[in-house]
Formats: sequence, C-alpha cells, structure tokens
Amino acid sequence: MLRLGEAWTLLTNAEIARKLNEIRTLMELAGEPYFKFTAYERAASAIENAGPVNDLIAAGELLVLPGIGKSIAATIEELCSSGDCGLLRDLYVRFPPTIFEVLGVSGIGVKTAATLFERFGIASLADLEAAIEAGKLAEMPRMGPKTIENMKRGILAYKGRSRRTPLARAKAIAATVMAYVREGPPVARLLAAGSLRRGEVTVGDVDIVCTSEEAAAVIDWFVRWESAHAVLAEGPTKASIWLEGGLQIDLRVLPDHVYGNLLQHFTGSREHNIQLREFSLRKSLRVSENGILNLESGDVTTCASEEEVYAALGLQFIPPELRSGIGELELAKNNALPRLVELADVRGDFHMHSTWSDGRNDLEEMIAAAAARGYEYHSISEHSQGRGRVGLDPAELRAQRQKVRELGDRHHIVTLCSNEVDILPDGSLDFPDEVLAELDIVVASVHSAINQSRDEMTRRLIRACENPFVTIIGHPTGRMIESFAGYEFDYDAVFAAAARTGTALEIDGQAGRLDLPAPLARRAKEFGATFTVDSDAHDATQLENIELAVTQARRAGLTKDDLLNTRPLDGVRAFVAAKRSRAA
DNA sequence: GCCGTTTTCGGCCCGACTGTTTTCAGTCG
Repeated sequence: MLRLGEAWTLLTNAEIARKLNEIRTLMELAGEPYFKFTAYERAASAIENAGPVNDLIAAGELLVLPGIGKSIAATIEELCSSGDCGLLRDLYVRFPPTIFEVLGVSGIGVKTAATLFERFGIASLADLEAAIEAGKLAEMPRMGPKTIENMKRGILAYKGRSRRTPLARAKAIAATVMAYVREGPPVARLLAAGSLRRGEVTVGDVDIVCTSEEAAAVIDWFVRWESAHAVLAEGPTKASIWLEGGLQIDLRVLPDHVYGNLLQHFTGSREHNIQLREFSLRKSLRVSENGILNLESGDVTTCASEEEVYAALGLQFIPPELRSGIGELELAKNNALPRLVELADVRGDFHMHSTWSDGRNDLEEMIAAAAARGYEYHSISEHSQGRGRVGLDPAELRAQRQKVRELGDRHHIVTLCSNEVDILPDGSLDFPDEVLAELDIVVASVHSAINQSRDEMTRRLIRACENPFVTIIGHPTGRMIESFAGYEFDYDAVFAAAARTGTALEIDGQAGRLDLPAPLARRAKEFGATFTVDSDAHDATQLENIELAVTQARRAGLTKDDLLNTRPLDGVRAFVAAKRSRAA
C-alpha cells in the first residue's frame, strides 16, 4: 500500500499510456520488430482502462493486467518513480519530439514519416511544409500530386483540429447525422457504434453502422451532405467525412443479414476485437464484419444480432460498455460477467439543483420533472452557505424543507430533503452536525482549495466520509472532462474509508464531469464501496444526465446491488440510518 | 514483448479505401 507522504511522481494513467504509445511509435520508426512495438500499444490500452497505476504498483498487481509482462512492468515502474524512463530517453536521442507533429497529419503513417525523416531530415510540421513548398517530396516513390495535395489538406486539418469530443456532444452530433441518413435511400437499421456506444468519456470520431440493400445509394447520399466539410474516403460500402471543426464521421453500410457482425466489428474496442479474433482463431474461426468464417469447413456464419455473434463463438454476450480488452473475454468464457445495472433499475436521483441555488428551473418544475421520469423518490440538493450568493443558509434550508415536502406530495413523488454541502479544506463540513441531522440525505462535495497537496486532500476526503451525516461524496475526484484531471488524493485510502464508514460514492452524470471515472469506480468496488448514479441536473432537461451516469456505472462493471438509488426508499433510509447509528 | 482450453516456444486480427501502380504498399479504424 502506498503510504501518505511517499515521494512518487504521480503520473496519471493517461500520461503513462501516452508515454507507452510514444515508445511504441518511436520503436516502429526505429525499425523494431512488429510484435515488439505492438506489445507497447497493447500495454498502453490496458493502462488506459485499468485502475490507478500507482495503487496497482503499490499492491504489486501490475502484472495482472493483460499485455503487461516483466519488461513493460519495469518500464512503467520506472516512469512512475522518476517520471521518465531510459528507453524513451534513448529513442528521443534518435528522433526529436516534433516528429509526432508529422505523424499527426492525416494520411502520414510511420512508414512515410520514417522515409521523410531519413531522406530529407523532416522532423516537424514546419520542415514538412518547407519541403512541400520546395517541391522536394515529388522525388519520393509513390508520391504523386494527389498524395501531396492530401498532405497539404492534412496539415491544415492538423493545425485547426479540435480535441476529442465529449460523449454527450458526440451523441447529439451522431443523432443529427443519423437523422440526415434516414432522409435518404431506404435503410433497415442505423446505429452509432464505436467508442460512443461503449460510453467512453470522449470520442475521437463517430462510427455509424447501417444496413441497407442499396449501399451505394446510401453512401452517395451521405457524402453529398451539406454539412460534410470534406470527404476523406468514398467506396462502395464505406465513406468518411469531416464536419466543420474536424470531427470525423465514418459510415459503413452492409446488408441486413450481417447486422450483428457489422455492429460487433464497429463497436470494438480495437483491443477487444484483437483479443476476440485471436481467441476465435484458436477455434479455426476468422471473425470480421462480414461474418464468421470456419477455416476448416469454409462455411460462413452471418449473424443478425450481436448476441448471435458471441454465442457462435461460444461466449457469453459482452455488453458494449465492457469491451475494452481488460479481461472481459475471460469472464465471458466462464459465463461470469456481472449483470450490469440498467437505467430501469434506478428508482431515484439524489443530486439536482433549483433556482434556490444555481439551477435554472424552480423547485416545482424540478420536482414535477423528477416525477415525470417515474422516480419513486429523489432529493433536492442545493449548495451550502459557503458558496455565497448561490448557497443556502440554515434558515433557508429549513424553509426549503417544508416546501419540498408539500410539492412532492402534490406531484406524487417522495421528495427528500438534502443539500450538497461543501467539504471545507480541513475536511469539516459547511454546516454543523445539528443542521445536517435535519436532512434526509447529505451529499458532500469539494468545491474549493482544489490544489491542496495529495496528503491534505486525502485526509480531507476521509474526514468527510467519517462524518456520520454524510451519505454521499459528490463528484469525488472533481475532474472536468475537457479541462481538469481532478484533485490528487490517495484513491485506495479514500475508497477504503468510504466502504468502512458506509458512505456512498457518487457517479455524477453531468456531461462535463462523469465522476467517478469508470476505472476508479471499478477499483472502489473492490473495496466494497456503495455507489449512487446522479444527474447533478441544473435544469429539468438535465435530469436525463442520469443516463450518462448509468453508462459509466456499467463501464465500471457495477450491478444493481452496488448502487444505493436502485433500492426501495426503505433501503435508502436504512443505509442512512445505519451509518448514523454506527457513529452514535 | 507477451502469452497458452492445441503451445513455456512459436506464434501473434481483419478488411476497406487510396493513390500509385500494372499488382500493391500504406493508412486507417
């Protein structure tokens, strides 16, 4: 177990994965064997989806991850202890870091980049532009005018490229794309697959799968869309476009009888598909989007549904949210996958705001909207007094308590009285215990002093868990998807405290948060923690954020039993009472 | 470099599309 105060360079999983991918690419540039550098790619993927690396190292569990053996484990440990590693330093002696600019240009892969570097010394975007300007590139083999034109376009796109797109925005864009496709030639089925369907927090591109008997006509309709800023590829069954801003949309159209194969193939992830195909190959079955080929008999099995695909391979059906290549295949072989929580299991939502704090709909509108969703109960959780103008003081809180009970009755829903109380820098709360004791539910969140040291933040969160009146830790890491990685603390220590004290950890469904992140929730479950899925809605329409929260819970492998707000009201009250009585 | 429901050594996913080519290498997902 990692102790407080140990001098570790705390690289996040994402940072470690990025460095492993850098090693992978530079090794390929250096001409290392294929299966050597791809091993680093697979390891990077495993790290991205794993629990916190520092905790895994401390627990001696690094080698448990698929694709990580002794050599790569040593590299990861070196990265964690020093922030750097000899392997990467050596590679950077040969290639400057700006080589990744060249590789970032769409259409330039490792082979081309290596040739450009060796023959012309092109090691940056500026070098590349100068070489094109000077007409040097035409000397290269297979470098015709069209390739050079595409390269110029790729450079422009690289410069103006936006980052990965947050899940909620990508879902909205996918809906727009599919609405357009439906206006064209007849299609049987149409669905957004890829990382979007897996519920990843951000997506790099949007994959749309479609079945139709008129593929060519559908493709033609698609590439002629007025929102298509550029057409990157156009074939008989597949096309790719860029939207304004650079988001790529891929459309694949096949006949309806292979819908299951098609959907499985394009839902991925890459690592999941590789593992699935390697597994299948050992049974002499070759899996692709076109069907399952039996290499011995030559028979092709096509599947109308994904369930049939997994069944044909002798596997339990694997839900999309679990297809990240981190051991789900092993579980499926043994029929041991968890039965994931579903939206329909959720009986209430503990976290929403009204105009009493910083929400945009008034109390009655929020309560009516919660009732309209069919919830049995919910709670209004405004901010606490320390938030100044947007927060409630104890008198306002008491006034609201009367009000919410009346309104709940009027709308035939149990409206619990709650508050999202600030956790102050020392771990105490923004209300004294006697005020908290009047509430049905207490959500406690960090909103200030987010740059505290790891030790201070760890103690702060543990102290909040230890308060007998705290029911839920709200958005536990504070991460903001596009801008902030989250405050630093000892995850294992806080998860253990949450489990020990009977404090639930929130999976906050606000589009910019999705916090706890799924890999951390997965880790917290190992400590026996309980969770909630909440919308953190600031207006009535945002109550649907609960769907994003459920998706993240599913990615974490959580079941109905792991959550608090899948329980009947009695069960919720018992959870709260148990913690309060234990403390007394 | 990793890994085993054929293997601790000998394998390692699959196919579409492009641009350049007269048969394919490179890129991408």
